[in-house]
Amino acid sequence: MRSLAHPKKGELQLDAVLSALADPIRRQIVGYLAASPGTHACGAFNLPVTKSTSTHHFRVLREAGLIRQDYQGTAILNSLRTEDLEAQFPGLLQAVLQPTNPRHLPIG
Amino acid sequence: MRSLAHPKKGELQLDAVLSALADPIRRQIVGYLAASPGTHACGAFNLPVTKSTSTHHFRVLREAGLIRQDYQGTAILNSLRTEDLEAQFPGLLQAVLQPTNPRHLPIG
DNA sequence: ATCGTAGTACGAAATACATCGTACAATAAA
DNA sequence: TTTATTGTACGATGTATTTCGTACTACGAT
Repeated sequence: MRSLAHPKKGELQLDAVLSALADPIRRQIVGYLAASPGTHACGAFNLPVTKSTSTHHFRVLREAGLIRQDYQGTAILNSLRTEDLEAQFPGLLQAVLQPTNPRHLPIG
Repeated sequence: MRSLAHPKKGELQLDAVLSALADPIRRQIVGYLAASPGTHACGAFNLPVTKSTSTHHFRVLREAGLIRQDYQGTAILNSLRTEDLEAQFPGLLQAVLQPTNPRHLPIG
C-alpha cells in the first residue's frame, strides 16, 4: 500500500499554509472539501487545469498540512485537516472560505 | 503633496491579500501595525532588508489594500486598514496574527 | 542655497512558481 | 493477461517574486 508524507499537527507552518491558500485553484479545492465534508478523489474537483498541474496543487496542499491524502486503489482520498488547522490557526479556514463567492462546488 | 493609490474597500481581492500575508516580512509589518495602532513611518519597523526591498514590501501591502500610506513631508505614515479588512474578510486579520509568536515588535 | 532624511525608480540577479506534455507506475476490472 | 483508471515523475517554459545596489526625488532644516 502506497502512502504519502504529511506534516504533523504541531509542525504546520503559517507561511506554508498562507502560501497554499493564496492560490485560487487551491482555495477551490479547500473550499470544495469544506463544503462537502468527507473524502473525495482528485478527479472529483473539476479543476480547470491538466492532471499534472492538479497533482502539483494537491501536493502543495498536503505538504502545507491543509489536506490529508490516502491511497485507495489507484485513487487518492482527499480530506480537509479541519481539526488540525483549527488547533493551530483558529479561525483561519473560516475566514478564508467565508468570502462572498461560494464558487466552491464542482462545475460538472 | 504626493499621494499614493489605494484600492477601495470594495475592491480588495482575497488573492492579493493572502499573497501579501504569505510573506513573513510583510506579516511582520502588519503585525507591528496591529500591535501598535496608529501611524508609523517605514523606518520604524527595523526590517531585516535594505531600504529598496522595504519599499517593495510596503507597496505590495498597500496595493493589496492591507495598509494605507500617506505622505507627511518626506516620510510616509503607514497604518493598517483594519476596518476595511474586517468588512471584507471578517476574522482574517485576527486569525493570521493570532499565532503564537508575537514577533511583532521592532527589534531596536 | 546646501545639507540631511525618507523613501522611490530602475535595472539586475537569483530563485520560486504555475503550467503543460509525455512517459510512467499502481491498482482494479474484464 | 490485457485493458482502463488514477495519479506521479520528469523536464521544459514562461512568468512572478525577492532581493539588492546605485542613482534619484521630495521635502524639511540649517
